Amino acid sequence: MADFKLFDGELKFANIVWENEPLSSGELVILCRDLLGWKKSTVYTVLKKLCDRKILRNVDSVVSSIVKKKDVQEYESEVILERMFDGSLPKFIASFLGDRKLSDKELSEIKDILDLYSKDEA
Amino acid sequence: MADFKLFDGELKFANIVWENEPLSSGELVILCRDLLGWKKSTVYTVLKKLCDRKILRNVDSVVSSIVKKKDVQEYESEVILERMFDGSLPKFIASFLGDRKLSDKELSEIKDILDLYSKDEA
DNA sequence: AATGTCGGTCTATTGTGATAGACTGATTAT
DNA sequence: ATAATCAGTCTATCACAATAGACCGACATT
Repeated sequence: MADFKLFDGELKFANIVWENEPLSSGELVILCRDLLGWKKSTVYTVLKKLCDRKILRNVDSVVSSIVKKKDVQEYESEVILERMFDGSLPKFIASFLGDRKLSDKELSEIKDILDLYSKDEA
Repeated sequence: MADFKLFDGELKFANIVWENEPLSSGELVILCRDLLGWKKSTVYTVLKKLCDRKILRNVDSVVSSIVKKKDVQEYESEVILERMFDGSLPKFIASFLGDRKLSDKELSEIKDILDLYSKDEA
């Protein structure tokens, strides 16, 4: 399994790619300047690193993703659950609900997800 | 709001405290040696930092926690949701279910949590 | 009094994430 | 031909997390 670990800066950067891909490296430089305040060389440095790690790709000055946001989300959700909640989703949810309010909409969304999930399993 | 951010090493360390508090600093040195392979000075360096940040305390050589594991869990769960899921618990759950299997037990646990939560809200 | 142990501090080393300045080669416009 | 622009690299700086060695004072033991 590849290493999907993204540091804070890398993640902000990757988010810009995911939301705009495919895009030219030049456009990416502009976006990072505007949204993150990064210099061009910073963009290319980070881009190169993520390309080396096969997370993004830059072919003929066109940048796109190899690893998708969804993949990283799944990875991150797994890591945090392992790290802080013994891998238990119920523990996580209980903890999250401990200090936050859910809207009715969110609540019913979760129930729908779980219902769907139960059916798939059946 | 205090900063509950713990780095990897700090978190491993804090976990040992949480699971054994209150304990003498000497015992903590032993535990960290055995469980983490840390030297004494490392233990005291990290301990001092966490005490400075009001996360732990060391009074008359007795170490205990000010910030509880639960607090850090809530903080971490909030951070990851902000960072990766636009603060949306449903998105997180959907993502987690995407690559993992839940036991029936976990599934019903979650439903119980949500039911309880709904009632509290009413 | 000398020795050892324990609690604790101070300083140092190493690694690396975050960021960017200087530079180069290729292409385009005048 | 030359100037400007763009893609991209190389190297460097800074901050700081991770780790620990050297050291010291207080107290107990012989």
